[in-house]
Amino acid sequence: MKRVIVGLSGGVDSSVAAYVLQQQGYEVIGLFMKNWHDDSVTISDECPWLEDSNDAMLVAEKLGIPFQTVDLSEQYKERIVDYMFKEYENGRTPNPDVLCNREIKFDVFMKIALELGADYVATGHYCRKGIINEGENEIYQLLAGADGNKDQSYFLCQLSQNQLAKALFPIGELTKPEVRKIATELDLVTADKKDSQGLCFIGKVRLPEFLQQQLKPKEGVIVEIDRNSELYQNIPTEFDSKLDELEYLTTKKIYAVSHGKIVGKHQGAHYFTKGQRKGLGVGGTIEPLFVIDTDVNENVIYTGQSHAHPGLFKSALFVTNEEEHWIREDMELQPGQTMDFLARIRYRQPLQKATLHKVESGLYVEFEAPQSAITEGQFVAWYLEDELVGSGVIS
RNA sequence: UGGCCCAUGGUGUAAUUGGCAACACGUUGGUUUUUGGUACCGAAGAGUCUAGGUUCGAGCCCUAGUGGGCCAA
Repeated sequence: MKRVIVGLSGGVDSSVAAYVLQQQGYEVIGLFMKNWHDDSVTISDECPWLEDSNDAMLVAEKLGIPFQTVDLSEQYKERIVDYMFKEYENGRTPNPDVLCNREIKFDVFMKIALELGADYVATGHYCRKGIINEGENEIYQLLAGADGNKDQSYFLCQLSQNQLAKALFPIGELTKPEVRKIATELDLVTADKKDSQGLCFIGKVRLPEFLQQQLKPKEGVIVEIDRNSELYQNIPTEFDSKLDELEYLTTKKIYAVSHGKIVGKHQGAHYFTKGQRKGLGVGGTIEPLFVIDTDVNENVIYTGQSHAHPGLFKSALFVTNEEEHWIREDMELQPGQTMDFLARIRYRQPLQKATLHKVESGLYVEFEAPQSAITEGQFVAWYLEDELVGSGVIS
C-alpha cells in the first residue's frame, strides 16, 4: 500500500483531499504545518493557526488517520517573508504564495514527508497531474483543475519535475461545490468553513502595516501623468528586426516628476504596486487614479486617470534566464525559437494569447492584446490548452 | 492704488437664475480572490468663508470684512 502524507491545512479542500486518497486505497497520514505565529499583523481572528490545526486534527480523527504537526515557521520566515521584504524594498511586487509552494509545501514539507516514509505528498489544490510515458521515463504534467473557477495551477507554476513526481492532487477532478458536498456528507467540521484568503498561512494582513516592520515610511510625492502626454505619442511601427520590436515593447518608460503634475503625497513608494487604485488618498479627479509606476529610488509614485490610461498597458514582458522555469523541461525553447502559448500574469486571469520568443539573454512573452499592469516580481505562466508548461518572474 | 472675478463635504465640480445641497474622486465597511492588485455592493462625510440685511423662505439677492485669483498702474 502506498503511503501518502497530505498537508491538512484545516480547510475543506485538504480535508476532502485526505478522504479521496483514503477512498483510492492509500495509507493516509495527515500533517499540519504551522508557518506563522505572529498575529500582530493579521486582521482579526486572534489565533488563526490554532483553530486551523485543531480543525485539521478533528478531520483526521473523523477519517481515522494519523495526525501530526510540524513547525516550519523558521523556514517560512527565511524563504518567504525575507524574500517578500527584499522584493518590496527593490520596488518589485512578490508573489509569496507561489514561492511558498515551491519552497515550503513541495520542498521543506515534502522532504519531511519523504523522511516519514511517504511515497507521495498531497495537497488540496485545484489542479491535476498528468503523466506521459516516454520510454522508461515518465514526464509529469501540471494541469488546470477541473473547476475552471477555482483552478490553482498558477500557484504551482514553479514546481519541478522532481516535485511533481511525488505530488498528488486528489481534488483536482472535483469542483468546489462537489468538495463542499462531500465534506457535508461526511460531516467534517471544515464543511462550511470559509475559503482561505490572503497570504497562505499568514492570512489576511494589512500589507502596508506588515511591510512597515522593515520598510520605514518615507514621504514622497504622487505625480499624475496626462493620458495624452507626449510620452505616449510617436510610437514607432516599423522595426529593423523582431528583436528590436520586442526590446522596444518591453522597455520601461522612464518617468520624471516634470512629465506630469504633483497631485499629492504618499508615505513610501514601495508600499504601492502597479495598477493599484486604493490608498493613494488623492481625490478630485473625474476618473479614478491608478498607479502606473513607482520609483523607489526617487520615492515617487506615478499615476494616471482611468483604467484605460496608456501608461497601464504593455503588450510584452521579459523574463531573464535565471528566472525562467519550465515544468515541461522537454519543451524548453532554445535561443531563436518561437512558440504560441496561452498565458496569464495573475491568478484567475483568463488565459491570453501570447507568443514566446526565446533569445540568448532570456525570454520575451508577447501578448496578442496589451495587458494592464504587468508588474515586476509577479509570475507569468504559460499554458498549452489546460497544461501549465512553464513560468517566470516578470522583470 | 484702481477695476474685475471667485469662496459649497477631504478633493474637484453641480444646484430649474430664491424653496432645506447633487455627482465624481477620495475615505470607510463588506463581497469576490490561497500573492500584491483589480472588480462589485453599501455607508459615512458639507447645511454652503465671516458679520449684518432683504424675504414667508437665500448656497443663490444687497452691504461690509476676510482669503485667493486676474487686469491695469
